[in-house]
Amino acid sequence: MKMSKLFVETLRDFPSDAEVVSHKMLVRAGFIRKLTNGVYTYLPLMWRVLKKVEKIIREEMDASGAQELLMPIIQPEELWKESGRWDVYGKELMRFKDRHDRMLALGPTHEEVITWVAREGIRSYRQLPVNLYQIQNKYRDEIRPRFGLLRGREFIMKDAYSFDASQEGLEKSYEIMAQTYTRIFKRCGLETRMVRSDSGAIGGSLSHEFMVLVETDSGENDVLYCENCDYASNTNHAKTEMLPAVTNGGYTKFELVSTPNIKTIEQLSEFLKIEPSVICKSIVYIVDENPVLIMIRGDQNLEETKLKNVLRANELRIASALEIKEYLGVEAGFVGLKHVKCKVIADYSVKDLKNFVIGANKADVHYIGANWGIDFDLPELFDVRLSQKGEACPICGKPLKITQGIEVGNIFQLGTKYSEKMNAKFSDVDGVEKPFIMGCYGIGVSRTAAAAVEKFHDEFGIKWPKQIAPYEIIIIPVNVLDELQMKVANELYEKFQNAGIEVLLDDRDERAGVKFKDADLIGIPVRITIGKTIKEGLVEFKLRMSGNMEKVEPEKAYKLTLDYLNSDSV
RNA sequence: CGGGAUGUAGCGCAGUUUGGUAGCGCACAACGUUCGGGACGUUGGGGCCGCAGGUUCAAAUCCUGUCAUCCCGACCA
Repeated sequence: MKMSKLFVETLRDFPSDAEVVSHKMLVRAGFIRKLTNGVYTYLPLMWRVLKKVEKIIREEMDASGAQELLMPIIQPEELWKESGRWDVYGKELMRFKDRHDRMLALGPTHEEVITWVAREGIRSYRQLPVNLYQIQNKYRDEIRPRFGLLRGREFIMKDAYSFDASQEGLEKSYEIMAQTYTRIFKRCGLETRMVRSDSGAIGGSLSHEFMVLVETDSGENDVLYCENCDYASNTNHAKTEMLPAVTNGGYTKFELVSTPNIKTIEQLSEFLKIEPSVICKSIVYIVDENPVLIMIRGDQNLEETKLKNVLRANELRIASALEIKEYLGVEAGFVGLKHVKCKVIADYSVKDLKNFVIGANKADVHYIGANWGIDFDLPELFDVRLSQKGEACPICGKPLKITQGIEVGNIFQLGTKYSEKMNAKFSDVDGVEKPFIMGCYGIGVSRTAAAAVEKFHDEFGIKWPKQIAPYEIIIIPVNVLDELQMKVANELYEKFQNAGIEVLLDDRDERAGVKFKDADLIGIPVRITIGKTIKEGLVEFKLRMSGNMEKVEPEKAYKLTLDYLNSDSV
């Protein structure tokens, strides 16, 4: 492709409405253009990248034995009623009416449709296992789309669904997908961590996320990971031991103390001259319209996703001071267990507290010297605590680190959640009809490409991994009016084209600086510059990723390029 | 949905306080000079100043409403 013909416009400035690196870079380098909030046009360069990611996915999915199909984006209400998600999925599901007032939705995911496909098409265990996948646009009406391609309302996703006759079969399918995913991301030039996570709205028992760990502030997930071993977990699912802390308040007597206007743990700890870890913290949440009191140790924080799961809640939010007053009849800041009227649960962190401090359910006073079983009954215990960095790795015991992660893929063991509700069954070997044991497996295609930009860039632009770069090499004749330069450039260009290499020739009559800036910004992995030194028979061979450069003969540059593109390095 | 901010040319911005013919840089077109890290000069094209009302002789500017975008939170995976 000749640069003079390429449909692209690079910008001198970053767009002002972009926040994260990948968004800024992709807009500035002319890869994407926003049509409306969370909805983007993939311009030719971007589309090439996406097609490459898709190609890798297809090759690996096909190799794993999965089969590609394409389901409709438009889905009828009835199917979602069958699964029960029409009411549960919420506003994120984009719904609309057709001219006959029939309700339809744009698919945010395809469990319902694929279950229908299986129900229609699979009769016998002899047809199992089967894994079906598709690559298409998905629609989710996010409350707050942001971060460019990392969180759009319309995005490209590969979703696969496995059907097995048994749990053992599902586990095997799941394992195959886990391995396939690791290979897919590796081929895209991305190292991923397989992270245990919460199953969220999709449901099911076991799930893992594939995370690209990034230093930039662009992941939406906090990931605890171990540098010593493979352990990694989304903080919403981490199970770690707390660091040692003082849990005995040392009080000898259970009594009320005056704590005027002391409302936070920090203030209370300072006022009483005690560690926050001997305070039993009370947090009130409104859970599906009802108040719930959660007790947790003062130095610990609540993890809402865990809370949502243990309460089997659809919706929860922290209660306002007004609501606390209304439901519990006490000022926020002094809530405790005394005569409390709503549902109460506690985090495991409070279990070992002795002679501790707790709110008295009365303004301006707290209890000190409280003990479980004597002064208060220990509420039912759950794990609703947010794990913190520095806590020990559950596998090897080393302190965990925390970083941001971009979730590029996830895999779920769904079990019979959908097949049972939607009556999707097969005849098993014993002649009995049984619901399919299902798994589902997603990859954010557009997000994967954006994650690569988050991971690989510098101040000058994108550094595409060569496997997914829009073009593999760019040839820059410094001066297009120089006959010798152009002759060598054209010869190399044709040679690469004949070898099936995706090559750009910057034949624009621009100054060298402009061409270099554009090449860096767009992020083409290999650059061959043909300038003055061509008189001595030398061109410049430069790698975008490493910045390595050498002056060599054109023939050598050609060979170096092929070697690099065929090598394992990114 | 709560809090904050911003809407002026494709992109980045000034002008709004104090109402008086809409500007700058980049990009685009033409010509000339220049030519290895975003050149320079001259000329030119491009705007319903987000939208709708209102005040006024006169509104980008003041008032009301509305829509959109961005940030923080809530939410979501």
